[in-house]
This record gives sequence, structure tokens and C-alpha cells, in this order.
Amino acid sequence: MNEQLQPLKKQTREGKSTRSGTQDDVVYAHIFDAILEQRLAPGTKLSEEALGEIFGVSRTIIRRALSRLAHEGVVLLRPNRGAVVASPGAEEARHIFYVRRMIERAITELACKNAKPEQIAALRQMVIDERDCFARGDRGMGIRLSGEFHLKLAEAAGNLTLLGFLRSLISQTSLIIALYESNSRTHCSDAEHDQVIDAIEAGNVEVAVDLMMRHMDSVDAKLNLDGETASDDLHAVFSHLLPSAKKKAVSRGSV
Amino acid sequence: MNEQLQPLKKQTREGKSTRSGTQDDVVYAHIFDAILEQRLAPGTKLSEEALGEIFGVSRTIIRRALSRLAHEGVVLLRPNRGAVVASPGAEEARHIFYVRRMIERAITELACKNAKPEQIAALRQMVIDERDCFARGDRGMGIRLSGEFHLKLAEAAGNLTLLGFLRSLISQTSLIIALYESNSRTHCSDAEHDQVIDAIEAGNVEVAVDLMMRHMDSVDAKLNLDGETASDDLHAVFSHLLPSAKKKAVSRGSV
DNA sequence: GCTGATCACATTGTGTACAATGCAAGGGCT
DNA sequence: AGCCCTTGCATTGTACACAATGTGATCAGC
Repeated sequence: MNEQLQPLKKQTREGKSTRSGTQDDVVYAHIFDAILEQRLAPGTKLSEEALGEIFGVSRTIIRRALSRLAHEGVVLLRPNRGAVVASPGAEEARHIFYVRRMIERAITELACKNAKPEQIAALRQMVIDERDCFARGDRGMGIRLSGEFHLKLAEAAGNLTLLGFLRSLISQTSLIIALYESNSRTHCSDAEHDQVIDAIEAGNVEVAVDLMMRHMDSVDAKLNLDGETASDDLHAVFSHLLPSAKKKAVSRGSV
Repeated sequence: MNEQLQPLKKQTREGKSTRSGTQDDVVYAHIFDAILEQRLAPGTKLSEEALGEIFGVSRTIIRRALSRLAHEGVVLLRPNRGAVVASPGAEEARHIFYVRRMIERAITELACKNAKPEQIAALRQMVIDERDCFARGDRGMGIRLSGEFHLKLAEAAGNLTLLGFLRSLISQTSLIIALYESNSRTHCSDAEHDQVIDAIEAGNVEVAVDLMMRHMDSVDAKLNLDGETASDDLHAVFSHLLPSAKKKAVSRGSV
């Protein structure tokens, strides 16, 4: 119960995506990454006090971090009842994918026009890192890097509004994958990422967009949103009482 | 200096868009509306203490409201230096319009498929209200209702993710209009709104999208983003010292 | 007379105490 | 025995007090 990390004054976080450095951002990034890496399951209760102890900061900081996460849609903030990791339903998941597909198309188009050589290089490096992660078996980190690849691409596109939207969509996508993935194959096959970069570097908009759309297809082909809405409901129902105990859920199910 | 409203316990706001009712939301909505109605100019400093006095709540509440607004892009939160109403540059404005156009297209398409009769009726009512406002000369309210029309349409489209994004885009659009409008003609001509509804009701996707795109055209045709980047800079510069006094700006101009 | 540093003020950032709300268990009633 | 109400606990919501930071003014030095 008393496992408090060192108060993490202003350390710049070990190997993670280092942000500006205020406590606020550090906590936010840690929770965010945990969700992206699927170390925090959808439905998990996020107690302010518990998190405060873990990170060695007061509830004020935690609260702000949770607020930000809630705004991005990865955390659900129920009034007077605390925060939980969001667990989007199948319907919502479809909506998110629909929008993401649209945003990614736009980003790909813009990236073809605006991406600078050094940004292309950075993207290639990310694909390599990503491949390494999956090769090492570090699935969580791989998923996160995969997401960051798309974010980097959005950066190269040069539209900050799109970037902000995509950030929100990617984190939610990660949740959806955690909830609905049917087979445990690799998620963003790095080969597809590589192909997209090739097309962008060549400035071939048509091909780049087509590849990106195929990439999106292959992502949601791994999910079983369609048809089996049952598993969806099950998940949603159980996720609410997951943190405390599962015993009652079973007994109630039999009544 | 001591002009404190009644502590507004849990009143549901007179004629405004009534939200759930927590103090938090009330403050947020008030500031939000003020920005949408252009009663708060871009660049205006938003002091936590001042706002706290005005609304009769502590800085905690104000801070949360500002945080939300910042996340939506209508408020800029400078660390240790307080919050100001955002004043997007011409480049950023173009980005926002680009994305908005894309989102509105998607919403129009979806609305054609999913809008229910009662939602169409609600939309028609909104156009009427909007027309009344402009007829009465209540420009601020008109602008806000015009925005809410688009939000209602997004609601009819039935995709919550799109709705959330559009909310952010609309409030930023309002800021852009405040900054860059060249002539003071009516903003969203209600006739255009009406035509869009007609097409949607008829389920004619092609026409509806086309009309919506024209509508977008006519909105940003009223702005002078292109070419005169000078006025942009001017606005941005002066807006920082607008709230307190304009005298210094003038005297400095003569030096 | 102008540029530079130092100091005081104002504003924001953070932590903590208290109040309000929701949830769960226990006892009384029907 | 089952149901409802009451009571106690845990958690969040709000306000306030203190600490840290940025800003502007005053004054010394060039």
C-alpha cells in the first residue's frame, strides 16, 4: 500500500517520450503511455489518492492530468464517482475509426506536399524502432511507437489542428484495440508504415493515400466490432466492476 | 471593483444554452458564450482572481473552466503568465478552416443518412431563431446560434467524435471571424442554412454536401486571410494591450 | 541621458483541510 | 424471510493558504 516512488521532482523521465517537464505533464504522460501500452485496461478505476501516492504528488496534479485525459476521451470522469479508463462501445469504436480514417487521409495528402527530408528521415527511424520493439517482444512499447509514427506523420503534414485531433483518436484507438482485438497479430505492421513513407517521399499522393487507407483497413480488420456485439456488451458491463471484484458479477449473472 | 454577482448557486442560466448545472459548467459556458458572441476580444487577459470575483466562485473552478477552454483552443494558457483569449494567426486560421471544411462535409453526408424528422424540425427552428436574432440586430447571439446550428447538425449526424471536434472548430472559427472579418455582412446567411436542411431532408447527399461547401466558401470569403498578413500582425500585437487601455498604443504609435 | 541590475508587487502553481456526495452494510419493519 | 431505511465510510468537490515565478519600477553606474 505504501509503495511510493521517489517524488520525481523534475526528472525528465527515463526512456519515455519526454515532455516539457512540469509535474503535470509527467503524470499525464505516464498515465497516457500506460493506456497506450495497454498496461491499464479499459474500465480500470483511477483513484485520485492512489495515483497521488504513486507519483508522489498531490491530488491537484492528478486531477488536472485526469481532466486532460478525459478531454481526449481516454478517461471517463463520472461526477462524484471518480475516473475510469474509458471503454468505448462497438458503436463508438466505429465512429472513432470512421473519423480517424478521414483524418489520416487528409494528413497523408498534406504530408506529401509539406513533409521535409529530415521529417521523412525521422519517420524512417521510427519504423525501425517500432520493428525493434516488436522483434524484442515489447508489445506495449511497440503499440505506442506505432501510434507515435502516425503523430509524427501528422507533424510533417504541418496542420496543428489535425495533429491535436489525431492525438485524441490514436489514444482511443489503442483502447479499442485492447477491447476488441480478435487475434494477437502485430498491430501496425511496420512494412505498411514503410510503404507509406516511400509513397510520401516520392510525392505520390494517390498511392500514399491508398496505402494509408489499406493500412487503416488492416488495423480494423483485426477487430471484431461487427456481428459480435455480445462480447462488446459483456466487456462494457464487466469493466465497471472489474477493479473491485468479479465475484458478484458472476452470482448476479445466474439470478 | 467589487461588482460581484450573486453567488449563482445552482441557477440554470437565464436564456442561454443550459448545461447540466455544476458551477464548473456554468462558468465554462458563460466564458464560452462570451467568446462566441464576440464580447470577449481575442487577446483579452483572463485573470483567475477577477473571474472568480465576478462569478462568485474560487479560483479552482475558474481554473478548470479555463483549462477546458484551453483544450478546445479558444484560450491560450501560458505557464505562470495566465490565460488569454486565443488569437490564431492567419496560417493557423487557414488550418482550422481546412479541417472544418472536411468535418462539415462528413457531417453533412452522415446527416443525410441518419437525421430523424424531429431533428430536422429542430434545425429548422434554429434557423428561424437565428434569423430573428439578426433581424433584431443581436449580432452576438446570432453568431452563437449560427454555430449551434452546425452543432445540432452534427448531433443529427450521430457521430459523437465528430461532434466534439466540430465544437472546438466552431469556437475557434468565431475567434477568427472576430479577428479577420473584412466587411460586416451577416455571417452565416440563414438562407444557406435553410437550403442545406432542404437537401438533407430530401436525402440528396450530393446537393447537400455541395451546398455546405458553398456555405463554407461564403464564410471564409468574408475574411481577408490571404494577402494582408499585415492586419493580422497588427491585430495580434494590439490585442495584448486591449483590455487595460488603448491610449498607450496610440502614443507609442506616434513615437 | 541611457542601459543595466535589484527589489517589490502581482499573479499563478501547488498542497492541504474541510464539505458534500455516493455507496455499502446493518438493523428494523412488514 | 425479504425489503426498505438509516447510518458510517470512502471518495470526490471546493475553497483557501502558502510557495514559486514573472513583471514592472526604481536606482546605481557608465
